Amino acid sequence: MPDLSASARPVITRKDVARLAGVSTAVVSYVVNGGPKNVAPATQERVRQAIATLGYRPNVTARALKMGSSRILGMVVPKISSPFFASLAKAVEQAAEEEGYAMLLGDSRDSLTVERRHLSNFADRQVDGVFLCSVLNHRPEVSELEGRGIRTVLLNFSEYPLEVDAIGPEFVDSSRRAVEHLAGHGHRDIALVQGFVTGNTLDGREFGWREALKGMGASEGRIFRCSFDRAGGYDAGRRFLALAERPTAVFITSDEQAVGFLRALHEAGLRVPEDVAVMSFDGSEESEFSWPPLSTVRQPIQQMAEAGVRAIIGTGRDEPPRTQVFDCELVLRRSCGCDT
Amino acid sequence: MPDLSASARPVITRKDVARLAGVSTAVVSYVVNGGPKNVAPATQERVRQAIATLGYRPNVTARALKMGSSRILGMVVPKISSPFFASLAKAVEQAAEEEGYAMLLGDSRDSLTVERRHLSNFADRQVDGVFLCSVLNHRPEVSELEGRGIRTVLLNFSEYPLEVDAIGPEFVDSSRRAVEHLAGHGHRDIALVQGFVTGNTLDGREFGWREALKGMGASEGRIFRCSFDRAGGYDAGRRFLALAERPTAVFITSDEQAVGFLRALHEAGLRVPEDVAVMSFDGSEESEFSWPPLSTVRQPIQQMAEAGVRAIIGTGRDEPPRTQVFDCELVLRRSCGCDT
DNA sequence: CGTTTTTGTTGACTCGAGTAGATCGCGCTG
DNA sequence: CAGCGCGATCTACTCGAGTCAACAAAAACG
Repeated sequence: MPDLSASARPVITRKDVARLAGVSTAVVSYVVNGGPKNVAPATQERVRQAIATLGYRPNVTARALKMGSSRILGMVVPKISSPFFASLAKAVEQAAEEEGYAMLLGDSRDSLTVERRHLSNFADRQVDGVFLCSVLNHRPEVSELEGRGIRTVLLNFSEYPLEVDAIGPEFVDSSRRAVEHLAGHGHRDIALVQGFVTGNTLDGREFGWREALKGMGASEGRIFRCSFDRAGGYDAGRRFLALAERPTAVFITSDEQAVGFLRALHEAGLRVPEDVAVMSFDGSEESEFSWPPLSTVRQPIQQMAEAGVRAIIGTGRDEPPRTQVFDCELVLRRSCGCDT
Repeated sequence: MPDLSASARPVITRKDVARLAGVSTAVVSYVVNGGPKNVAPATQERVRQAIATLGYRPNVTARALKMGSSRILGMVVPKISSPFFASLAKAVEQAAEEEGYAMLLGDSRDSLTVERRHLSNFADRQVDGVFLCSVLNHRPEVSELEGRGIRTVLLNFSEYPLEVDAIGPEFVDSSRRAVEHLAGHGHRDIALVQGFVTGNTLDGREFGWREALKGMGASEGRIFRCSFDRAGGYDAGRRFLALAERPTAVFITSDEQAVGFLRALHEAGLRVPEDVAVMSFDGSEESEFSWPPLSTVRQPIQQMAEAGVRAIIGTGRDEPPRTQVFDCELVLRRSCGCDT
């Protein structure tokens, strides 16, 4: 009648290993970590044996307490179900794992309150660094984190705040090139579908679009503001369709919005790119398989993620923060008029 | 010449609070945790004051070491950039956060090796539970985790392994209903686009499709096997198009694959649902904004996530594992022939 | 052969918090 | 007024691992 065999879980500690190998606990540590003191080869072997037979695994929590480092990175995104942030999270996770770090993910659901909760939560959990993708260009949270000794990297920022580490795509010039490409297909009236940007900052994509229009001597273009998701793009599409005189091309600030926009066009029976040419931003997998395939500005997600991880774990506490900007690539598919 | 003001970070501990409030460290703990012993109201107030003025935050790592619980949940998905898993991760994260847990995310990139690495990594980090979305129905890993005292929940399994906690949609009957719905639109020849399932198990969706065909006295249907992503669906579509005599309707095992399949149909100039009717599985946001909008079987993601969190944190160690199956809902849009 | 240096090992303290067990002081009862 | 009970508080040990000062034994040097 006794025992529940399965639940008997011995929990092997350093002490057990030391006892079995006939050495002190210090030596076990030295062997496991390869330092800071030498251990005679023969002893090392005995300890290794003991570790193997007992199946000892060092307690990461204890190490974290002693060392003051959890080897965990936190990442906060506004919406993980957005394909762009999902890809970014994946890339960050992979880069972090390669360095032996795990990644805590927090979805802030576009809410500043939730974002703050996650950040403070992460700080309490002593993460070694935080990746923050925020709609906001808020300094207060970040400096609070840094004050608590947590290196923070802003990803995908739309402004250039120089007092904190920041990594993002080169918005302005890439967007200008994208719009100029549309112009190259003969379009003169090119609208912008722009996601809401919090704060009174000017989004780089909008700026690039303006620059391109100015460069081609075109008149002021129309702007459709909407939320940064498929529903927003759809909504913008409906407003676009309601126009008496419609622009012949559209530059859209994300693939997700573009997909929604396309749906609206399809519903109305318009053809892309014949009736309306479309170019979007991000370069997610989604853009490749929509109909028609979207021409888009592809962000170098992997490079940005790797640079982010490097900025967090490979940077001394006293190095000044850096802003790193990455060039994007124009991916030309059907929706702009290429490849038909 | 001294100091670098910003990097002076005092690190307040329980001891500092105790000193300032003029009490012992034990009392501080009692106040912070509301127990296990009483503290006189006046003293409580003093301690609270001290906590506030010093800005004390309990060290979660230390607590985790002492309590043997990190209040962290792990989640392993094959691919976070799949909209379905992204939504699932979001729902789990939210449910976990409401209970005061954080979520470590691991992307296994469809690789069993990476999956194992994540699981063992999570185990070392003493997570309190793991959500595992695996293409495989592998027991060994799971029982190893359980052996280390980590409650594990299989999400989105396609078989019924009763020796471990499992949560998933009701695949068979939902799929049968979906296919029957297509039949209701007059289709007799209904193909299946099926993602690769590892192991020699029969996918519930395939089983439901077979059942429906049998029920309507139809002949054997065609099956297109492909990977579980947009590219796979596209590839299946190409093979579908190459057929001399094409089925008039298709049931596809995920929205992602359906999007790729649609692209292939569009490329060939086929109309949906007039030439080919399509019904898919999952119910992600993506399905709503594709063209045409996809009729799909919506999984109750939020309920499943909540049930999963409950299974992990609200379950005693010795309770037997349960398999929980959740009903899905048919979402009828344009692609099947409804709503035109 | 005696002394210095090197090498290997250990005991003991530390990180920050939870909590059992001992202690203190106060009020009530007989 | 002694004795008891009880609530409030403190002391001290614990979780598991990192690492330094101290020490012993062996190697190198004169």
